[in-house]
Amino acid sequence: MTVKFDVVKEMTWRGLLNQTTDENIGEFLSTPRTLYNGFDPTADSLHVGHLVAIMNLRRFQRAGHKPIALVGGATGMIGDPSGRSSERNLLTADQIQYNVDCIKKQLGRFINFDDAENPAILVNNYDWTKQFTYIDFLRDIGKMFQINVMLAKDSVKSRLEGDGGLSYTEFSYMLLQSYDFVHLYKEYGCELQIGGSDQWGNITSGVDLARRMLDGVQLYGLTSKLLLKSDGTKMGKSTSGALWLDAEKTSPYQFYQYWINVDDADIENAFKFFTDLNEEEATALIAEHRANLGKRVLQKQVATELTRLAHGEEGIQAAQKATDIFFGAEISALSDKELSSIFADAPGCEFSFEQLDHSEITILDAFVQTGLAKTKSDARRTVQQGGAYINNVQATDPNRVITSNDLASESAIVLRSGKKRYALMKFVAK
RNA sequence: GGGGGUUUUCCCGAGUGGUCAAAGGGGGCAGACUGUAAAUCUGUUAGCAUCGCUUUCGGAGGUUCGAAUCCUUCAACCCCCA
Repeated sequence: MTVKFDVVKEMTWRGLLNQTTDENIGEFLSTPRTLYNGFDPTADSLHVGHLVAIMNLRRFQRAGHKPIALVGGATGMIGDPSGRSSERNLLTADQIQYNVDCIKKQLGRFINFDDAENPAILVNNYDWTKQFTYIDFLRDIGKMFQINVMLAKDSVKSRLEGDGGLSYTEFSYMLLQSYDFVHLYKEYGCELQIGGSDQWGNITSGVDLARRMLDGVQLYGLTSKLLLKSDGTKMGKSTSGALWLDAEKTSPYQFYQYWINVDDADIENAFKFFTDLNEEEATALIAEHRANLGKRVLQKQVATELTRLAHGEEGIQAAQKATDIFFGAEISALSDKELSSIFADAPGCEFSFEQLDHSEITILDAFVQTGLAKTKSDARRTVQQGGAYINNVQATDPNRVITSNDLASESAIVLRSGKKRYALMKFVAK
């Protein structure tokens, strides 16, 4: 059995490789192996911050390795101190179970759990952790850990030096994660754990535990770079917060737009981190992109590939249709459903059909009531300066009256001020 | 306790009796340009029933045909002398 491509080489040219426990890990990975990456269910959806790890698992699977996605039903109840400056708030068991279920569904879009030849595996560490009693755990696992070694880990050290402190609970997190690795080795022959660079301490800790508990068994660890922007902040935060993979929290359109708008300085990394193209194709595309930054070749590529992965063919089409409309395509003959999804963020205001039928709404009133203009004078100025649009069709007459002919869908009209301030007029029977 | 100063439209800041809805800058909005970027340029920026009317210049009152501008008084802040 051989692998389809060299994952280490692949990750290297993509700039993803951070640290490995063994410099010959490439050799180790020249035959199919089983590996895992953990996800803690701190929310009911994964977000872009998880994407590096997800895409890495995906990459390993494509190469022919067997990925295990571990959802931390147990560790999530404790809270990983790695990469955090303050103690986590504990979630309730119910909340975590719900989160675990949601995350499972999302992972399935990126990693194939149903592949006939090499399906990925999904496990929940709560399943094997719950049976431990406290005494058992201390005797069997705790005994293997030296406090001085644990204290030397960066994740612990930085917390001890900071103001936030570290509870015994979070301090113990490392033991649980280490045991996960041992368990997965015994259960599935999993020999490699991958993760973000902040997971290095937890991963090596697992490697050490396996050596002690399992009579010298050699496991491997590999961490990837975190995706940072040129200003040092994490990628994947929009002004309205995290960029979620759940379409309910972040619409496919918003998701797509986020990638379209990534700075030139950051897009090449994102492109290498998040796309499946091979090195040759990628290099060609990067060259094409650099030759004409204005075309935003890479932004489009990343946006399209990722949106398709996260939201499917339907999602990408909805996102692109919404994009056309947001950037000026005339709006007509849409459904209420489509409109409300495209303009989910736009302010709305209700009017009655009666007002519409009686031609009682002027464009000025409409702009004021939907909040696009502060006052009628403000609205008048906007109209006179050519910045007012009804369904993306410019309206220049301040005395324009809104009629039922303007309906863009069953019961809505889209108003726009300037380039992209939108508002929805929704009509209801009163 | 005595003397002097400041308070202007979203912000800063001009304005000392009519030509002031009030210069200029910032910010906002819109237009052009553009890569859904940045920069730049243009217009606009109290309200309304918009070629006109109404409300604005710390509060209240007064002088005047007419006040942001003068007087009285109150308030807030600042400075100097004790």
